[in-house]
Amino acid sequence: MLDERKLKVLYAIINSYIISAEPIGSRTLSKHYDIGVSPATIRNEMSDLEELGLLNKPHSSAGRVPSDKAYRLYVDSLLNLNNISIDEEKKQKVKSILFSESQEVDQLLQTSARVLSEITNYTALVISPHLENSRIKHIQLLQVSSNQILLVIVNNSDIIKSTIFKVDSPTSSNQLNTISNFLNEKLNGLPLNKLKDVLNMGLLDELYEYKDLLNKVIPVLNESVYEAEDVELYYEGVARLLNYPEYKDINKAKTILSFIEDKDKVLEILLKENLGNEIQIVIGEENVYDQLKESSIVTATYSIDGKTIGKIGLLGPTRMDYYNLINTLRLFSVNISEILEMVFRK
Amino acid sequence: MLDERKLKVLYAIINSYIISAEPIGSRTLSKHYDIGVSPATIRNEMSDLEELGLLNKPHSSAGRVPSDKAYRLYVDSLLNLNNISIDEEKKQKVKSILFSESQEVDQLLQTSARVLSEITNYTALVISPHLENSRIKHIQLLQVSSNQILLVIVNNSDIIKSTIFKVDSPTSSNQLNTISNFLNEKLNGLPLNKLKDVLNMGLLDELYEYKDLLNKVIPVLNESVYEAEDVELYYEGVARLLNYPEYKDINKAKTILSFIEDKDKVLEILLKENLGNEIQIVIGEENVYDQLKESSIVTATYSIDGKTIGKIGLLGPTRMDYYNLINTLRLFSVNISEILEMVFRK
DNA sequence: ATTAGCACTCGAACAAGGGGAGTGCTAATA
DNA sequence: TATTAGCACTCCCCTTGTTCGAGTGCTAAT
Repeated sequence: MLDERKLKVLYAIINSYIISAEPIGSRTLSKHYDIGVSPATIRNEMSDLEELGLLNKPHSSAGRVPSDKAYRLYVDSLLNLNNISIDEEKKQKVKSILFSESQEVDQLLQTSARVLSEITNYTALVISPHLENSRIKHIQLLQVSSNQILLVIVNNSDIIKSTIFKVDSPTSSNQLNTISNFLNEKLNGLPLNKLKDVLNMGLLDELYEYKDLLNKVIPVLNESVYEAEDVELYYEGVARLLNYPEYKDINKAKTILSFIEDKDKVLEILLKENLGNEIQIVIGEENVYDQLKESSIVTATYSIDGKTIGKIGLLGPTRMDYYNLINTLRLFSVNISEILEMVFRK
Repeated sequence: MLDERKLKVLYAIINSYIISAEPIGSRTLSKHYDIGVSPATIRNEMSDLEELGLLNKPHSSAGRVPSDKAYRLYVDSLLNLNNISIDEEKKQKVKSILFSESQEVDQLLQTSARVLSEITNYTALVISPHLENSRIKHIQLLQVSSNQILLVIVNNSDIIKSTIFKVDSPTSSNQLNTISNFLNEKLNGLPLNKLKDVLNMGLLDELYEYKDLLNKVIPVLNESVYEAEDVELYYEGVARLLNYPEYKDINKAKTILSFIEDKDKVLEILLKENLGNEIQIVIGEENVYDQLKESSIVTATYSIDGKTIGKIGLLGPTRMDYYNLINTLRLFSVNISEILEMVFRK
């Protein structure tokens, strides 16, 4: 269907357009790209490519512009190239930057977003780990003052949730320990998403002498489930989009920026399954949301123990620099995963 | 210096310009505002006001536009009006919204920013409490697993900091309690900002049998100081700025949006002392940073026990709707303070 | 199959001109 | 003496017309 020369022409147009954002004509093409045939021949090829839906004309006497379908063809071939050879030197460079600014998980992700955006010049999107299968590892109640108790819950990723709550009557530390032990016995190893069921099924009845206190603890436990499921979104470099002529129209800029500010929608996109692909690319019209029909999103996963727990991504115009992007995202994906495993699983 | 009629003309121009963003001429002014004199007279007054530096002309045959100095005059008179009569009904309405979505402090602030921006149509900026004078209230070490220990620090605002760290040799819970008690004894009531000094002054020596463990604990304590001082910045409604003609030029939009993304600079502005004023307004050229010379920032404080601990603010073009803004910010200031006191000081 | 040649198309960029909202000045008015 | 009507003038904005050039598609020659 597409012979080598057609591909050559198509890729030349794509590469040119990614750089310049200008429609490109047959003459310019033959001058700057080594196609080996005359402009007239290129024109014929272009005409064929247009018929195939791979090129568009802004108007009848303008040059050609790649269609979303063309980008799809292009990125699929890039992804199939399987050039997973990560530049060790670059990798260490990025790693040391991320490492040096990351005392905590959220800082690591924030920094990643910032650096990713700086390097690529696109808007970076990062979500925090969602630990669907995290399990309760330790529960402890502590006396803080005469009528205040601290509840600490640790899960198997060592993410800690703690809350203080008031009690009406003072409780001895022995009592607290008894309850703590009881809770640990009952709940240790329990997946967080099962916690609600267990709580609903009359865990209370067994330790009815501490009923009042347990009644205080249970809402807090419930809440902690909720928060563990709560995924954070970090984004950086939103203003960078305004560098691209695609968003020079203020209404287009407003559309895309408003969309990015809608965290729920962005999260929805980033939480969608990657279907086993390390890198996922959604181009222009392929996007579900209308506001993104003229933009692309490239995402990569990061993981702990080989299990995907979060994503990083870049948002920009459909003519994104996919080639470099894919490599950069791979770099960050690997680095984030490694740092997470190394540092935060103590 | 400024007789009543001049003020009338000036305020009419300001009000008109705040709504329309268009220069206003003498004829339109006399038609739509009840000045009571002819356009010719208004022209004379305008000419005087221009000489006083209160009005500007975009070009010789255009209407007049208020200067920064005029806005300053205007907002100062607004602030002196002292119409601190807060609409109880509105207040409760906002309060119930904020309340319903705020399980945690950071959520409260995030929601506040969002709602504030929605109501006003400007970009909202909010910083988290900076608890300079927060004191250590409780410290506890806990066994999590055979070689992992959890350190919990509670301050007098009940903000909890907890970290897990590894130890080489298992430690008994008795030992941990001994150290916990020791640390509590030494550090209880200590202001966080004094902690570093105390740590540097050989706290170690007294309990040398646990030296190894203490050496692990101290960096964590140190870090906790750092984090307690770490102020978070939340912003919402950045894209809303693009609605204003002031930012319809893509370069101006880029300038202001890039600035907002620079959290350090924004924090610096928000952390500046309010000098006893509940509401602080910085107009156009009054701003330190060049990127803000065509914008204004209005901030209000929020507090616990009458002590200012954070700020909320709004950013927009110099012709902001100061009158409504001041009242809305007061509303949020009071509500945030009340919710903080009510809910989070358990 | 490829290419040179050519007529044609369309947008971008620039210039010219009319319309309109505004100004400042002067002289008349209360 | 303060106010106002009248008027000439200014300058931006918008529309219209024109040119210029990069690009196309078609046809005929190689």
